[in-house]
Amino acid sequence: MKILIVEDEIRLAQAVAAMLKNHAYSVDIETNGESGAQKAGSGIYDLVILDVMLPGKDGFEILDEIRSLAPETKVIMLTARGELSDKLNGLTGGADDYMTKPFHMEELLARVDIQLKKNAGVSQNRLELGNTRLDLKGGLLSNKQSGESIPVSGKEYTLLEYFLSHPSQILSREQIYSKVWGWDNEIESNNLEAYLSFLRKKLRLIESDLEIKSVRGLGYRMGVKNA
Amino acid sequence: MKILIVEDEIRLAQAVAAMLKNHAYSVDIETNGESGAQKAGSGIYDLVILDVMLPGKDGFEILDEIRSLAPETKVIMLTARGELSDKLNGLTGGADDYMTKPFHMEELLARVDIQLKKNAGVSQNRLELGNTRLDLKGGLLSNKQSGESIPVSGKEYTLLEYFLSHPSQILSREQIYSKVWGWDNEIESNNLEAYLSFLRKKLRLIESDLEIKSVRGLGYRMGVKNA
DNA sequence: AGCCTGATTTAAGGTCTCTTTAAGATGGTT
DNA sequence: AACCATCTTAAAGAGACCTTAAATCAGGCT
Repeated sequence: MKILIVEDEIRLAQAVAAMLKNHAYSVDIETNGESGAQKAGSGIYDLVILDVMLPGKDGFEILDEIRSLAPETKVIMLTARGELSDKLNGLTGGADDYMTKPFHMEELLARVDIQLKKNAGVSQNRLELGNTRLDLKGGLLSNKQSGESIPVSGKEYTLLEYFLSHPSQILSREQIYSKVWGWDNEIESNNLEAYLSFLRKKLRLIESDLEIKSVRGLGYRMGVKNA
Repeated sequence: MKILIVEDEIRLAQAVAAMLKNHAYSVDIETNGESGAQKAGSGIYDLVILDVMLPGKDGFEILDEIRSLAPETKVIMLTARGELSDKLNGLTGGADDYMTKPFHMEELLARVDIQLKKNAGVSQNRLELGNTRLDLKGGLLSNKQSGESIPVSGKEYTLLEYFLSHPSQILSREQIYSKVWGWDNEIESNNLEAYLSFLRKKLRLIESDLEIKSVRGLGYRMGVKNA
């Protein structure tokens, strides 16, 4: 995961960079608005930590550029304490988060992790929904209440992972084929259906409260029963 | 937009609620973990503001339940200052944001706006009218107050989508046929009427306050009852 | 290599849901 | 009352989808 820090206080920037590098992020630093804007808008960063007060261009201008050029890039803004109330409106218009200086490193790390979904619902090594858990390491599907579990094969696993990370959403056959099998399915084959059948059987076996519903003509949706 | 506050300090909860109501949010309060968990997991709230220290169930347990049962719901956690460093791991494991107490109201508001605006921006994926919502990604029709929902089929969905994007307007049979069935209906058939009947039944089932009224000779109009 | 085991794909028939049709009920209008 | 538009419900038809078993494939082991 690549992070860009745009901050003119060099020592602060370096301290932050060091801390993030310790947590396996790849970090670049820019110390002025012009060059910062250019890099920030390039789209190669997953997240930009952006100071508001900068020589050259201020943080809000850069934020606008990021939003128009690379809308997927997450942005955390940094403001000095006094600026807070004035800037709230601006901040809510586009930034994903912000912090007031001074701050604790741990808190910044936590917020970075949140934005990059490092530990989010897709928490370390497992996906959960309803009473059901998929262990990413062991390839085990289990009922976290009763403890029952059952192994899943490679394809089953990939399929489950895709469903569990898009809960309650309809996923089309095309999406599923391209994600799980890696090809656009023009060939006729019912092997998606066969796998869904295997999965449903396994979910039944561990008494999961999840179900995979077909939505005729559109695709499939996984969700908690009766919900 | 509906927000739930789960917080045992009643005065704080009420102050936050008042502030949010001033900004056009609809707000409920729960003061203990048990009842809070139940409401939070129902899926009818867009966002839950969740204290960590609670009588009954603690905030982390509730967070887990929300992530299992209603993964779309955003969560902002509240922690007392001292708890912070110990709990960061847990906090980042699923929450969308967090704040340490005490905090400024403006800052909480800003964070709420960020969560919900992002939600609205990223997803044009629902249509709402009255107390009723059509979830475009999930293909579900639901009552956003009670949380009841019911799946709709392809044609029903297309029809609903057309009505909901033209609220309170009279739509002629010809318009509807050409939009939903894709042909100019010269053939006689009552299948539009049949579908309207299906839809009315489903609206009744979820206790929607919408109705589809026929305007003799002209077409149909969907709107909120008694309005 | 050849065998074995489990994973994946193919194949076939059965099941279920959506959609349409049809017929009778309801209700407004002249 | 008679007519016409609209509503509801039931049931048939078509096609999508499900399940199961058997065939094929791939990797590990002797």
